[in-house]
Amino acid sequence: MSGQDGGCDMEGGPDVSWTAEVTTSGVSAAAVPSGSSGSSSSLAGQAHEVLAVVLQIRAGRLSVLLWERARAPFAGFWALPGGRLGWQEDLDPSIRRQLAQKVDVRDLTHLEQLETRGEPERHPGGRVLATAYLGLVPADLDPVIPADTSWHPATQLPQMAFDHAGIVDSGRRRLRAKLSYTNVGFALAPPEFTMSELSGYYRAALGHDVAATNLRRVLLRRGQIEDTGRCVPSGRSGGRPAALFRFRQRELEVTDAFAVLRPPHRG
Amino acid sequence: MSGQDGGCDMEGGPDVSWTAEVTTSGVSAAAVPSGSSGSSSSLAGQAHEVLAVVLQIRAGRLSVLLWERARAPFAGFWALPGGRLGWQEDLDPSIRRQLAQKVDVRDLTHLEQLETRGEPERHPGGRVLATAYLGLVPADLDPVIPADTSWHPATQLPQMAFDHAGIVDSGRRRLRAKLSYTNVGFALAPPEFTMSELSGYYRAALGHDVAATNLRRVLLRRGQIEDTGRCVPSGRSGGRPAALFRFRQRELEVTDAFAVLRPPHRG
DNA sequence: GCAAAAGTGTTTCAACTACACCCATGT
DNA sequence: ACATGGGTGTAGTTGAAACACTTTTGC
Repeated sequence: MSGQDGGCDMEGGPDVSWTAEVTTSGVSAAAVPSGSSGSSSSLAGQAHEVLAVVLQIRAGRLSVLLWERARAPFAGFWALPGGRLGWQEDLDPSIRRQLAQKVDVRDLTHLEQLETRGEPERHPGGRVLATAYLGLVPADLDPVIPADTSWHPATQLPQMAFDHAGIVDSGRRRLRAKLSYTNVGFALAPPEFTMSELSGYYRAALGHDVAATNLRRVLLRRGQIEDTGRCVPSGRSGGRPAALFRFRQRELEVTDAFAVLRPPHRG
Repeated sequence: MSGQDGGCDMEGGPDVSWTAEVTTSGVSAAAVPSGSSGSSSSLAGQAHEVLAVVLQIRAGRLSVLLWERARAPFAGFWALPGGRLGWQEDLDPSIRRQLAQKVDVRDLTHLEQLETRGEPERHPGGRVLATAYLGLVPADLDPVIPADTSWHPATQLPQMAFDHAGIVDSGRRRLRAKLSYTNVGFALAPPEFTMSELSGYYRAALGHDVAATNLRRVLLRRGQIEDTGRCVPSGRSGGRPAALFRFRQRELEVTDAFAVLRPPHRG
């Protein structure tokens, strides 16, 4: 979205007006949970889970971490890592805790909230709200993951449980948008990298070619990356040794509110 | 966001690893609510409310709809409209229903999800999760609102209840970003408008000057607006009559994934 | 005619893409 | 030497901001 950015959850919406019926059930008390218990339905809360779309560039492809469900519903289908929100737990800590089961949390270089889904029918077993997060793992790591868990190319997902396919898509779009106007690249790349490596990560995440030459200049101009002064020895087939770069910041920054990185004209 | 876009919920995050302790409580069953009830805490769900940041340009200022709380907690403070999520209710319909108490839902030209907050302490009365929405009302309407409710300039909020001030800020930032790379303008403007009126709405929402001359060309080039062919009679002080424009689409579209509308260099 | 407001033409500028060319290394 | 891959210089393109100038109205 963003640019970019961000998601685009537009809703056409019904034309019906509930104005008449609703005003009966205590207007001002609506936002007070422990106060007047006006409506009968608000006694019990709703089950709430947190999920994560964990993305990493693996072998030049944007990949998602999924686990295979052993039991019904959706036995044999693949699902996003996550689980129930604890009773007095905040959302961010919760998804970090849940992810600890699948991947070492220290491997996550970035984590941000994506969206919350509340369709009553999204979970066959009963009403469960889900807040989804986007998590990123740098390309040089290979986290230890459980046996029921594996990485899948984000562009060709296996049979997905619940509404998780749509959530993965939200994550991909969010990442793509933010690569254009923020420095999220730092979360995909290792601490140091050559420009051709970096352009590979961008290509995988954006889905189109990214010229290393221009990427270098764009990111340098924006102050996102800097030259370490060191080089990487050239390969067995020769070639000039590549300079090593690093991101200047390892936290999310908006570097170009009105952004760039458009697909090439020809090619 | 492109654009802007979008929100930027970055988290630095703790270095602690919970890996050891968590694996005890049944790994694969985490996302199955009605299946094996492994953990003791997941029996009761959490209270969940929906809130809306309803924005409108009123008298040249970006304004937000708030209601004044009558009772504790935060008696006399101002809060966002909203209320408890119904037992079998989806999030979007719920916020529409809740808003029906404050403003006719038919007046809303745009509604999108903003973010979900889950800090355990965000509500003094007990644990309440909140999913916030951004709603827009076109500048020509003056919806009928209840006595305890009124519009406030979004830049100078009154004493706000709970974490609602932060949520209003998220809404403002989201709107600003999306004005740059989508056609959300349609949701702020009346069905037909002159370019100087429209630039006034953009100025109010963006917080900086927007030249009607250039806005016209940008939005025409992008195909967002079109000339109706009709004019508005000039005022008593004369002047050339202004042409009437309309947005071509009245649903959200991304018109420029890598967007524009930067603040003026000088001025 | 003159002031006021809207609209047009033109210049300038920033930021990027494309591409030709130069540089450093291995064999 | 020369193939290979990285880096630099530079031209071309796009989209928008700035601003002078023209058009159309009321008085």
